[in-house]
Amino acid sequence: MEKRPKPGLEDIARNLGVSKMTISRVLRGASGFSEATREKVLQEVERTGYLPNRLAAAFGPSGTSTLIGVCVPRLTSPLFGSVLESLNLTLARLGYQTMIGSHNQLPDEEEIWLRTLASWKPAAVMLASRVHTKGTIRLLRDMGVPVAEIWDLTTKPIDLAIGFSHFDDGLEMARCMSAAGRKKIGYVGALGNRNTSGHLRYQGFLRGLSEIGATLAVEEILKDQPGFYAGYYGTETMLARNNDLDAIYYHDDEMAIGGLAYLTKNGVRVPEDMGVAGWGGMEAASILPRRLTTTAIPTTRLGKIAAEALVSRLRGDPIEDVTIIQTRLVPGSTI
Amino acid sequence: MEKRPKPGLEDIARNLGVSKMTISRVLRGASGFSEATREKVLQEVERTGYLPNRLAAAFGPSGTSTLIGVCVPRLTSPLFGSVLESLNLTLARLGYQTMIGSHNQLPDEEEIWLRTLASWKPAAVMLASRVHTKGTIRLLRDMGVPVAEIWDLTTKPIDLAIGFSHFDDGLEMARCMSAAGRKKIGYVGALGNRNTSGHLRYQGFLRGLSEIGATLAVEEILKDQPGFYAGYYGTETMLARNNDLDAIYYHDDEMAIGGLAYLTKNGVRVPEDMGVAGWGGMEAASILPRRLTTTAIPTTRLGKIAAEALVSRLRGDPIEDVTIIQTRLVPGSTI
DNA sequence: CTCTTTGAGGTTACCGGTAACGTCGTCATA
DNA sequence: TATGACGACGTTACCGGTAACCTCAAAGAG
Repeated sequence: MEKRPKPGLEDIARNLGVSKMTISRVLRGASGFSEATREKVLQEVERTGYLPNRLAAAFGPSGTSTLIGVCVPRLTSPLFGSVLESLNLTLARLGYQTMIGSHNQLPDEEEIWLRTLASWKPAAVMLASRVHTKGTIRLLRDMGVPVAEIWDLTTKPIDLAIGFSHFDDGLEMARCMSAAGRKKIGYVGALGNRNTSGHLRYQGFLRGLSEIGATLAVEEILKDQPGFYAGYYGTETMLARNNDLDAIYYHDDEMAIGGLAYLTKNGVRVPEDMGVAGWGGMEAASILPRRLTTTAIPTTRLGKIAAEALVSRLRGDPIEDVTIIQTRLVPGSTI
Repeated sequence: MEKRPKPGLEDIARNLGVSKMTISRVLRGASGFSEATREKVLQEVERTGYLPNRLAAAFGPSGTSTLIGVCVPRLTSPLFGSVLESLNLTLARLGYQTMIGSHNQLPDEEEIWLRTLASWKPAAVMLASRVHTKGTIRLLRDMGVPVAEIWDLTTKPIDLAIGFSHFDDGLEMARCMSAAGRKKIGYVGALGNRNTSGHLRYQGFLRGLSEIGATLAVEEILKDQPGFYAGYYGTETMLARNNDLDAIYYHDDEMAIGGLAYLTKNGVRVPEDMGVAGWGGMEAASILPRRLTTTAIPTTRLGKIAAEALVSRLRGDPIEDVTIIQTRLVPGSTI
């Protein structure tokens, strides 16, 4: 009545009278065993309730880890949350596990996170950020594992990139506003800790305006974190400086909704007196009194495709270095 | 010119002419070395840019892992996102890393996640869920590591519990509504995948009403996932059945905001014609035309305290099994 | 002055998988 | 019949730390 709480490969091998290498081969789906052996092994594995030890596997020869590090700006954003859920799900199905961190738009924090991650010898790394420190780049090189940059496509990829162009999103929204006859347009943004993709959208927006010979009437870029509050007060401040606008483009939907709250409170009619547009396609945008004009991001698809691309690279399958995910301008009725 | 890309304990030991065990002792802050040796080791570690191999450490003798598994219902919720960020930060400072998963309120998914986690031999597990499968309980026992249940206190803890009582939150809101003179109260909720803490708040709310001799006029519990949409349509459906209400309690702030959107659109004045209350203290609640009455959750504090409690248990320090985190009813102006 | 304690280290074995390589029998082919 | 290729395993070494145990000198106790 030997009670081994955790049977290992060795135990199964002994029960079956074979070597543990054979068990390992069967379980990994490698070659070098007969069908009869496979059956026996799988039965015994089932019977004993064997739990593989990923730690030992990852610790052994390099290239056998199934750990993937993922770092995003924030965990409090439903957008990134959705990407992460999708990543977790897809990677789990492909036999990989994730270690998740956040860097709050600070490249230094990303490097610190990466350093810790590196000590776990992951099989690959996934980053959602536009700017990396020199230390991060060096570390990634030293680690010698595939790297996927997601979310933003504008930087030239270190290895793989899966995402979309924030610049283009901004540009498209500028065209949309112009097409709707908006002339005096303001922008309300927030810097947070810099390096945000939102700033790229702003650049694209400016380009879009200049393309059609228009210019931005006024901008209000807060130093705070973006959010409902920031949208509310940013709008207030901007209109105090220039109340001759007919549309406002916001850093994102949360800020747009905050702005809408301010406008509504002050009797400014949307879209009659003022057009409003956000970015992100958050659910709340569609239950407002008027559906918000915004850009929807297919976060679930992005996560799935990024996961599959990274695993393809890990397996050595041929794969494009850059994958573009289409975003979609949702017209709404606030422009 | 030997180029070892990754110096190990061995390399540092050789450079210094000591054994790698001494290096290990110094780095772990164990005892058994002189101050002079410590200095030398730390300098050499700095000079070589040594990166510890957590994998090897965790793989070795049990009890040396610094990996902590965390499973929450969703990653798309800012509430849980905030808890996770706080956990990550606090645990990182204490020398631990997290492996994060989500179960979408499905106990079976939690068990599947835990099984995968177990194969990484974590030092501890943190769960945010009210219901666990028998398999989960058995697995936790077999793993023999500390377990912290966070978010909800109502179930009797497996090991540690850090959270608050959803029941009490609901109860308090009932009292608040009664005190404000509300008599005909409805409830709009959403089941999602069952097992939600929201249902506990509902139970507490009912209890609160009965305490003062009142009863709920009508309820509308959708089978969908909670969210803005659900709040909007739930309100519509409920009012179609009973439009003689003077207040509505919602599953959470998102649903309350959805409900507010419906009410506003249909000319129902809040709070004059209808009182509204949510739960969660989301930022958006405070920039609405009228500040939403809700219950605020100190998510950052919860994460920090949960992390510290779990690490205390890991270190064998004395620690209370149950830690209550105070939530706070935010009066707002919608009741 | 001897005996014991203590501090500061060194040695060894081991964690549980996996790559690399070796072995042995079988079967097709020259 | 000799040969060689191949399938199906077994053997060995190793990944990089850490606990447990051992050693040895110096300090303190009696």
